[in-house]
Amino acid sequence: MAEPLAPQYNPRETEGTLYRWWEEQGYFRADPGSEREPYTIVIPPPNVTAPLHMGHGLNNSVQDMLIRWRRMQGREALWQPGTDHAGIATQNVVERILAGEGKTRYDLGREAFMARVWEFVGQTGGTILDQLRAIGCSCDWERTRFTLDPGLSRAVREVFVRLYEKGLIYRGHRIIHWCPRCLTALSDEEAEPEETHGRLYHLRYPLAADADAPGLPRLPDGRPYLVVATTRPETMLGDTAVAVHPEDERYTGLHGVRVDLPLTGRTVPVVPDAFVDPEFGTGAVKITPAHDPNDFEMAERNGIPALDILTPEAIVNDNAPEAFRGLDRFEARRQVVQAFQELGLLEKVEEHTHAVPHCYRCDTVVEPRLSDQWFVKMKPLAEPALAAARDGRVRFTPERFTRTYEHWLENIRDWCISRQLWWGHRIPVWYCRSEGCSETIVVREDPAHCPRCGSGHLEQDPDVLDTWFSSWLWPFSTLGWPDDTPELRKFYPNDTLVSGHDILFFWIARMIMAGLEFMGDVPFRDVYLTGIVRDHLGRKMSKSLGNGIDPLVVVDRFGADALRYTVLTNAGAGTDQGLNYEDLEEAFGPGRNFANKVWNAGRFALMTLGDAERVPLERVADALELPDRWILSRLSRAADEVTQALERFRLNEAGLRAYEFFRGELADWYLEVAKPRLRGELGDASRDAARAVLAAALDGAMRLLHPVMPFITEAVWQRLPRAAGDPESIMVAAWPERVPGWEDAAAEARFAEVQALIVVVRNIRAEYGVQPGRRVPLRVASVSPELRADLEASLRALRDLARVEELAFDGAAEGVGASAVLRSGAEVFVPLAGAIDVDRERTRLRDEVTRLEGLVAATERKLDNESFVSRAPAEVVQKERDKLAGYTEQRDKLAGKLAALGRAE
RNA sequence: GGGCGCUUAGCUCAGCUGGUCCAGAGCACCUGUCUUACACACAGGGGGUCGGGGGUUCGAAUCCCUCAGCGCCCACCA
Repeated sequence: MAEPLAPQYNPRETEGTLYRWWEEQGYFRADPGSEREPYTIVIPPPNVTAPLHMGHGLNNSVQDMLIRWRRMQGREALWQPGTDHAGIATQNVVERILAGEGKTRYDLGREAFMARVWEFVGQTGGTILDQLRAIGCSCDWERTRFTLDPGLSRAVREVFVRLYEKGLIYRGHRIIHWCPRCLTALSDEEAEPEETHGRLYHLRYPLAADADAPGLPRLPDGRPYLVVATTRPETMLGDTAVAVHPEDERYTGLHGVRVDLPLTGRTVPVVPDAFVDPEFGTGAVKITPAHDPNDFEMAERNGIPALDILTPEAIVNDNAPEAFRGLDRFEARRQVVQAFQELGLLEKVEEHTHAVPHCYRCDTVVEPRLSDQWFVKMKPLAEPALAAARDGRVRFTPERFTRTYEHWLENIRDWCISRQLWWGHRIPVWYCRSEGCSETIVVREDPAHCPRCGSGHLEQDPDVLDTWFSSWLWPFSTLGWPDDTPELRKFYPNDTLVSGHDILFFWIARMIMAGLEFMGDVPFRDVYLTGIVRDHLGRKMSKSLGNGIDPLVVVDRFGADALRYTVLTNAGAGTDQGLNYEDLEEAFGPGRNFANKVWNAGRFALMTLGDAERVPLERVADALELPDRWILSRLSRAADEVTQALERFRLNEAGLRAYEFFRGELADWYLEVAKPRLRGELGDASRDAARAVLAAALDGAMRLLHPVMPFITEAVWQRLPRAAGDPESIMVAAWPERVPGWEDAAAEARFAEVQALIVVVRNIRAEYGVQPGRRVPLRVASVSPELRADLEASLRALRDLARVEELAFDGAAEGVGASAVLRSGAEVFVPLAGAIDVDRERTRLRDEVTRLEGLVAATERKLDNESFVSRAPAEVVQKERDKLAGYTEQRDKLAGKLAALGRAE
């Protein structure tokens, strides 16, 4: 068994085979028939065409940390994997490939295009899942789902029909966000506002010839005019009215009056509408119902027609004057402004920054467009979702996102779900095209005949559904809904959802609504929101900036454990983290180094424990020494604290606490102190006790670290000697728990004094520049009998770790040397005669005395403060008195030493 | 225009419910050391008026107000 191990850990040799072995053993599989309490996470399904990026690296590391922890706790842990067809995104990718071949999707036609996308998805669709394996994700891969799977498609259809039957899905004619490049409608959430520096154009609209208004300014030809302001002057070609506030005294006489719409030869009426803000601009607003949502509403209210002047590609169409037809919207803007200028109708142009919506997939400026689309009525769905957050059935971490969530739900607007795309779930709606029948058919099974007129002349709605319309069902559609499956019964509701906060509205809020509506319960109890992974300059990582980090490169160079350690210990919930893409060593070196440290601790254990069967702690109970009791006590506390941190979703704390136990306590202290005993230099009984404790402590440390660094911990754990009947893998070993019987506050305090003494001696040695190899004598005074016994028992450790030569308890601080006082009051003196520079020491002592005098003065001042003494709790005041006494004593002692140093010469 | 968050060592960040984890960690830096698990290491060290100002309190990095800078979310002001 004990093959020789290299002094350096090579993750590449370990990770792949270990992962395959885990999978073969079926450790990731979740059994719905199990009696164990379930724990479920569904993966935020990555886009099929997306390559793994650092955001996935963080997000999925978090999920794996949680799922592994719960699995070790004995829960029936299901991590449900899968991918999303990602409608627009995927279609765009394939269209781009086609463009490279000089073709468009229309050249292929719908069917051939779809075949092409499926082919593409078939090639790339599973890649990201393989990449997740590389970072160690323990998903139940046999349950992998895709949003376009037949089962999930059935769920989509069922939901559509149910909502339609309930009156919550309807077809509406209104302004939606339209991407002129993707040629589809978008939901409000998919139009991302971006601060843009633009201009506010003030245009003059002369009154029609037969109208007059004394209060208005006039053109040189004498005609009075109104001024309207707009950021999109080209839309004036589609104006059908000008609106003013009904009570705006400047315009009360103008209600119903017509104005000439320049460039068009049309006249449009002035209408009163309370929406208009009289304070803004001139108080007169141009109304373009077909190209602005507010204008549309005002037009509806006032019975004003809409005139659409743009094609789907946002090119000026034939409804506009001939001069502008065929122009792109931005070119049209330029020319309209120029025309106004030439006519003397351009009042002024102001710089203006405002939020312009952009397509979240291709960044094209979105155009508001009037069209027929399918919508989901959201208010009825939002109410229960709001209640679920308010009464704590769903909890957000960090908590502050609860408010963001609530705010969105309180102001929710209907969801535009139809997309003019080909890639996605076809809308399950048919229209009867037979003469005189206009039936709309919404059914679960494809209809052959119109139920009203019996005609077979049916036409399915050409559009597909928003990709999020399948994602919002993910927590139950993946478990077999709408069928009643064992999986659903066992694993719904899920427990934890881990996601970036950027899709709180797109996905998380909608899942909660869908879960409550269709399952009658929330989809998950906890929502853990990660931060965003940025670069060291605080910029979001993106392909276009070239500042991304490829997680696979990191895995290759540093190992998956290093990647996970870095992202998991680096950021708390909701906290962004910055990683330097130019210096991967800086970012991931520490993680790799730590993995190597773990590896070497394992090597050490292997060398000292050998092939011997594990000695159970019970058998050495009577032979335990102070360091043994100390490390076991610390292990119990670490287990408790790590568990608590995990339960509170303080994942970085959990990881760091496990790290601290392993490195700061086990490796730095226990291992070093136990070495002579492990070598058998202090007898067999002592050796056996140390062996048993080392095995137990290392075992515990590996388990506590496993959720963060599954590979290296498993590799080491498997090599530890084990008792008959122990499991093969740390994966199925129990999560460490508190062992109250191990906890021993007295032992902790006592060992802490030994540690303190060692540190003090090391300090003195370093400070005085004592030769590393040179041993020094040590005198200790004012010790309790217990401490004296502990120190005597720790002689070996003092020798090895602090290079102490002999230990005396006389405490006589004579001659050249350095002294210190431990917390317990023990006085330490290290004679340094002959080993140091006396002048330097004298200077140092003088500085120290000065420093202490300062402290004494400060403390005295504090104690002179009447209000402090009378108002602060007695123990606090007492503590200050003790401190003062300590400082004074110490100062006097050092002053004495300074004098002694003088005499010694 | 609302709402939220951040500002702690040169860098990246921890510091939960105000008083022994209160000034911390990692990296970087400095000084030693190849001490037979690990130089991807060990030991030691320097460095911060906890963004500025004010307040509450016996006591604040920690609570309140305010100012400044940065960032995010939401919003129909053309």
